[in-house]
Amino acid sequence: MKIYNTLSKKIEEFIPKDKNNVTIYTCGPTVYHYAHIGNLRTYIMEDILEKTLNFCGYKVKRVMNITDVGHLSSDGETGEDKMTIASKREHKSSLEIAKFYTEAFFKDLEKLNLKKPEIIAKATENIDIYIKMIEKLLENGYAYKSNGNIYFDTSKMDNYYELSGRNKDDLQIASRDDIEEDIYKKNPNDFGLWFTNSKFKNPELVWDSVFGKGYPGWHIECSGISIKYLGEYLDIHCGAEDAVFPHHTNEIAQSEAYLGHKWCNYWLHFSFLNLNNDKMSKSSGKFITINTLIEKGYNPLAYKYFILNGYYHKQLNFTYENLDIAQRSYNKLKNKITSLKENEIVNESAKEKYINKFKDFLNNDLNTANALSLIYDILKDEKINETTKLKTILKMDEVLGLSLGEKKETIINDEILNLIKKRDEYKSSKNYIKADEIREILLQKNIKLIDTKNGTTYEIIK
RNA sequence: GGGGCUUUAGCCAAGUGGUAAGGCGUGGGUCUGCAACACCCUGAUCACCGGUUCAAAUCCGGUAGGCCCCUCCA
Repeated sequence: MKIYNTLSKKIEEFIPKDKNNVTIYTCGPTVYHYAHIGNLRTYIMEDILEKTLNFCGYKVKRVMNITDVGHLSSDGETGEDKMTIASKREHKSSLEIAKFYTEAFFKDLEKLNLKKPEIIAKATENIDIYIKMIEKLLENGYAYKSNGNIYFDTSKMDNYYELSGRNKDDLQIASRDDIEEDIYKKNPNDFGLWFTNSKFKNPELVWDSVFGKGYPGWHIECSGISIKYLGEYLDIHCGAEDAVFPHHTNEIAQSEAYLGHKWCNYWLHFSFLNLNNDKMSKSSGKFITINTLIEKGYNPLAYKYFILNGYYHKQLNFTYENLDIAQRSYNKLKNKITSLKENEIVNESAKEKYINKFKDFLNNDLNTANALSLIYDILKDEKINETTKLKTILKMDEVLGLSLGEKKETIINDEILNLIKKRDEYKSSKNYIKADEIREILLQKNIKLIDTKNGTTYEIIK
């Protein structure tokens, strides 16, 4: 399998440390609000990565963290962390907020046919490992105390800028207006590992530690959880493009300083989904959730189809017009697939040939767009029967997770069947006005009638 | 100021040296009481400029545009 590795800035052959087992760490959500569809693009692609590896015979152990504490707020005025702001907004405790949005996040995963990672680790439930790591970093001189807090000393790491391709002198300090420079740090890019004296007054969640009562910095969370659950070596670390610097850069620094050796070989980053050519973000309030899409009548899987039709390393622009197109394509595709016959003899060799081609596409840096177009090739192939097509496509859908074989519900009662019958009678007596009235009535009930040569059939809309 | 990604038809997109996959839409047609569905036909010389080569969307150099990051962010 080939993937683009941010560390080398090249597409590389992926070779896991252990031949058959792959470990993956994926940065999870901060649960102070609903995940938006941009966040979900990343999770969709991570799921594709995991399932592709499974499909190719690897055993995958994947961890995702849930950040339920400790993210700084962008709003300098309030001086509170995001969880606290959400608590006030919704009159709930931080833990209640976290629980609610964590559940909502899992529901989103389900709606998109995404597998929950094998291990889900909450930031607040792994404080022990952060403390253990910080203690060691203090011991070996990579961390220092200042103004009541503990910072990581980035000047101690020779390869600190390796992942991001930056260099020390070119970085702007406090490049955004709303950020204040922290004068207690030795180097501008040093980052907090543990805060006992934060700029936030009275943080709601604090823990006892040898460094004093406080809470962990953001970056230590991912390193700690990864090392705790996946060990000293990690094969692939995933995240969105904005995490390259500083988050992942800092993770490498603290993890390798703690372990004393190289930690992770492959860094995979997913590009943003923009909203009308602008960034989607929770803090700015400009974002769309899966529930928004459902309320507007879209199928979450049509959104997933839209994502898979693109390349993960290229930014995508979300507009409702684009989603309309995706939904139309998706529905058409599904209709074709669900009408295939299921009882013929499967041509196993033809099936295998297509499956291998499918694997080749995905193994080529997760080329889901080509994988999707292969489905159209299969549907058009005149040399194989319908059942072979169906079984081949359904096999591929194990990775794609688009529910391509799922038939629409056909729950329908006698009253409706009688109406359809009545309309047929009107039609044969050429009373088209009455016939169209019935069609309209049924349409109101989300039942669409389709006249074919063999009589009238129907379809449930949505 | 610095680092990174990116630029192919109306839209999404494949393509990694040999003369541009696929999907949706558009237009035309078949079918149809009408409509929908389905099916058939229909489109680009690849941001721009220069170079390497027998041959470049694909390699090199430059210019321009879009986006992300430089301690909230997927």
